[in-house]
Amino acid sequence: MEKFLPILQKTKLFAGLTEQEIFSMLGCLDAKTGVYQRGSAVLSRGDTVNRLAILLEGALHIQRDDYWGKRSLLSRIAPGELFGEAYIASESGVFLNDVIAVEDSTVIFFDVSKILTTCTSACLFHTLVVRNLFFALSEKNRRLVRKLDYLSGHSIRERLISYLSDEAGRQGSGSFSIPFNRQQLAEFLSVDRSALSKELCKMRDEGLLEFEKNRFKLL
Amino acid sequence: MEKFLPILQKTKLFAGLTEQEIFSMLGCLDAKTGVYQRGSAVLSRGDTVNRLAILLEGALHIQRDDYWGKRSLLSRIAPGELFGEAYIASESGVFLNDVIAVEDSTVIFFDVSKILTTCTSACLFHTLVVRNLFFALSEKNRRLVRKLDYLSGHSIRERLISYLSDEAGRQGSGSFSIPFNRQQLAEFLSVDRSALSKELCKMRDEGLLEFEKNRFKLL
DNA sequence: GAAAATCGGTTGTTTTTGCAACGGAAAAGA
DNA sequence: TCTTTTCCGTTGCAAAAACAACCGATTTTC
Repeated sequence: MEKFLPILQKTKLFAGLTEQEIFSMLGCLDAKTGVYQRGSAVLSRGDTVNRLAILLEGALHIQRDDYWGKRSLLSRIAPGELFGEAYIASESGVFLNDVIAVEDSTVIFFDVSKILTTCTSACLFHTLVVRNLFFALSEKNRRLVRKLDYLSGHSIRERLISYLSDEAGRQGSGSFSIPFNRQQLAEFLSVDRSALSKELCKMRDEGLLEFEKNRFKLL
Repeated sequence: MEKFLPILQKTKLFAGLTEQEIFSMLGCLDAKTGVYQRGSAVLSRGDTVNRLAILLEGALHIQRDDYWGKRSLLSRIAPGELFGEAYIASESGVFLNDVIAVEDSTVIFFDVSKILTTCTSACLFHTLVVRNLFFALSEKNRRLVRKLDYLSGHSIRERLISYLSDEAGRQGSGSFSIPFNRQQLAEFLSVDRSALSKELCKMRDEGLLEFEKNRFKLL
C-alpha cells in the first residue's frame, strides 16, 4: 500500500495532504487495492457498489453492451481518476455498466461514507478531503456535460468536431493524440466505425484536419 | 426569504435540518434570491458562475443553441433541484449553456465555498449539509449518466424507449406524463421533430405504446 | 370572439448513416 | 520468421433520419 502514496498524493482527492496524512487516512477509509489483468472486469453490471474507486495504474473503460451486442463506451479512466462515485450515494447502488481494464491495472477502493459521517477524530485533513471530494465530483460532472455535448451533435462530423476541438483545448495544442482507436472512438461517439472512418477522410480531404493513427492535427 | 424555508427544507441540500437551522445558514451562505419571468434568462453562456443555485418555484431549461440556431435541451430543472454545481469548482467558472425560465421562476443562490472552507463556527449541521451536498452531486451525476444512455441510442426508437421506460420507472407507473412538448422532446433527444413524431406514431401503430399530448402509456 | 401563434402529424425528397463484406498494412503472438 | 489477429480505409447497398413544406386543431393574445 505504501508504494502508492506518491501516486495518491497527486490525485484530486488527496491534493494538499502529506504522504503521512494520506497514510493515516487509508486505514480510516478502509482502503483496499485490487489488481486486474488487461481484459478483465473491475466492476460488472449489476454489482452493488458502495465504495469510491481510484485508478492507480493502467487504464479502464466504462462501457456497456446492449441486447444486440452493440457497445457504448461511456468514458475512459486514466490513472489518478476516480470512478463509481455516482452509485455510492444511490439507494440501490446497483452498477449499470461494466468497467474493464484495457491495460494491466491497479485500483484502490475506499469506504467513503467514513469521510462523510461525523468523524470521531475530527482531524483537519478530513475537512480538506471532503472539499477535494466535492471538487472531484464537480469536475466529473463537467466531464459528463462535455460528453453530452459531443453526443448532442446531429451528425458524425459535428460530434467529431466537438470532441476533437475539446481534446485539442484540453491538451493545449492543435496537434494531439487521443486514447482511442477507430473502433473505440466510434463506440465513444455512438456512431458506426466505417461511417466514422469515411467522415474523417472526407474532412481530411477538405483540409479541416490531418491524422495518422490516433494522432490528430486540426487546421 | 423566510417564506421559502418550507421549500428549502424539502430540498436534498437541506434535508434533515430544521427551518431554524436552515435560516441560520442562509446568512452564513450569503443567500440571494432572484425572480425571473417566463422566457427570461437566469444564466447565459459566458457568465462567470461561482454560486450554487436551487430552483424554488417554476421550471427551468438548461439549453444551448449552436451556430445554425439548432437547440440542444440538456435538462429540465424542477423545483428543489440544484444547478450550476459543475462550474463553481472549475478554474474558469465560465458557464457554457443558457438557463432559461420556462415558467415564472424563483431561484436562490448560495456561496457554497463557505460550506467547504473551514467553518469558523464548526456547527453540527454544517457537516450534514456537506454530506447532503455530496449526495446531491452524486445524484446529479447519475442523472447525467442516464441522459448519456438516452443519447447513446443509435436510432430514434432506441432513444425514445430508453427515455420513456426510464421515466416510467421514475414515476413508478407505465402511464405517466413528460414535461416536454414534441419540439422540446426532440431537442432533448437531439433528433428531428418530424422524425420523432413519425417514429412515435409508428410505435403506437405497432402496439408498443399509447399517447396523447405529453401523456404516455407503455404497453 | 377574432386574429395570431403554437403544436403536432403527414408527406415527399434528399442526405446521411448503418451495415456487411473485403483487403492491405501493421502489430501481436508463436 | 511465419502465422494469426487486429486495425482501418473502402465500396455498394439498404435503411433511417433530416429537411422543408403543408395543414388542421388547439391555444394564446388582444
